[in-house]
Amino acid sequence: MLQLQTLRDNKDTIIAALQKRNIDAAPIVDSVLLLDEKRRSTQTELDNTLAESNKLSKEIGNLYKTGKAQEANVLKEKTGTLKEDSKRFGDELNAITEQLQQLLYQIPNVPHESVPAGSTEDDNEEVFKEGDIPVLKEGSLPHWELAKKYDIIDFELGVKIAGAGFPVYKGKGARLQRALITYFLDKNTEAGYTEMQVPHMVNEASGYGTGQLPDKEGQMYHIGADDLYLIPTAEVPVTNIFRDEIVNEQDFPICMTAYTPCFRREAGSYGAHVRGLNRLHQFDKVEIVRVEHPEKSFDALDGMVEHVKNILRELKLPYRILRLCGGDLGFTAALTYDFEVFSTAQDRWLEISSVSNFETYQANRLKLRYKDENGKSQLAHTLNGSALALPRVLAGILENYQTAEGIQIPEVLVPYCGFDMIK
RNA sequence: GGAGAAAUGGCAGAGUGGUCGAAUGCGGCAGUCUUGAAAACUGUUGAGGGUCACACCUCCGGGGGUUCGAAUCCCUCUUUCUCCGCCA
Repeated sequence: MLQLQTLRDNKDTIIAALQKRNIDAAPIVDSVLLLDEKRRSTQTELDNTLAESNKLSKEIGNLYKTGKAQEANVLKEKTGTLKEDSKRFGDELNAITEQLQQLLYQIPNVPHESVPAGSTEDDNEEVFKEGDIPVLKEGSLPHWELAKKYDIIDFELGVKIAGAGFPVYKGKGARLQRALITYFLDKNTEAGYTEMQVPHMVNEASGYGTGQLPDKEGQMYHIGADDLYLIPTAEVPVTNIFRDEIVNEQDFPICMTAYTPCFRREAGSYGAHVRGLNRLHQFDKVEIVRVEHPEKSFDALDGMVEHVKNILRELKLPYRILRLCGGDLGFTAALTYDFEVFSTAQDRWLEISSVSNFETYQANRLKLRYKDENGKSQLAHTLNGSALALPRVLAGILENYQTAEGIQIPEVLVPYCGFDMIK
């Protein structure tokens, strides 16, 4: 959520920047500013009314104490209209505040200056590319075929138990999953991220805190009986650790990592590109989350990008990094780098990580602040990234590491797997 | 699931109708002392709105109510603790 003060001070710049997202924010920003003014004037009226009745109440109290009940009763009568007024102003204020809040929820984050203009993923800017794309021999298979051939992932079994998009990993497939999770967590903790285990369901307040609500309401599984949401990413519970918190400036950087399953309804996204592991309702992901000083957050973002690069180098997977264009940028992000691995047998790039800086957008919703050197509360910056999302990494490994003899296990994973080949 | 108790500032903990944004202790910060540190002493120390700055307003788990006036009384929800039951 954008800060009102910033919106007041930089209205035109913000509207101009939001054009990169291909939206004309002018009308909504105008309504916000108008409502804000109304809010403040109503607040003042309410405050004045309350101040007066506070004063009267004190007088009445003093009169009673000095035994002047008669005079007190006279004053009491005057409080009637004040009460009505304050009730009226109060209700009005609540309504305006609610309205204002709803409008603010609808304005996405302001893209960083480096975000390229554009409307679709085709306009994303490739900023880095590394690793050799293996040339596969005749008869090489996409991962869903490999999964079947070596009996390591059973998609049909998942359909039977839950539905499409809930694969069952078997034997060495399951072990490889676990190996990847442990390997990622080890890499992250080595880099200074503290490992966390967090709830896989969150309440409504958490959903609002990180911005999944109300924007992506339909993308999360909702448990009606208890009003909880299955997490679409560990970002939600991990970042919400710091909801309503004021941290010390010297606590920065706050670095956390967590493995969780992720649940996404993926409503409406069916088609040729969702085969196999490409798009699932439940998948595993190891996430890194940072809370940062505003001046350091973009350095931190670069650091996170380097960190993910290192992991992909170790796995020896060909990948590229994209800077998302305005049209593809997530609602809450100011700047996002997507990592994609090349899936050789499918001959396409698969997104495996998304690293973002949210600046104060989430922090404002979360009320995540820090004390600056003058002792004043300031909003912190939040960032997160996948390090990494499992299924597509797995798809990349299966396809790129396939040989006539079987699937080779990347060297760094062998100690975690206990085998070096899936035959 | 049943019965009871409780929810106050970073923490502990007082406060049962007005002078309470809230005693006291610990912690934090600043200072005195000290070569430095510790101890001791002194001062300071919640959040938000509002204002050029003051004033002023709101917040004692959430919501509603009683009252001229509520941390304090009533209703309700949530959470925590204790006991019983069930159970990984």
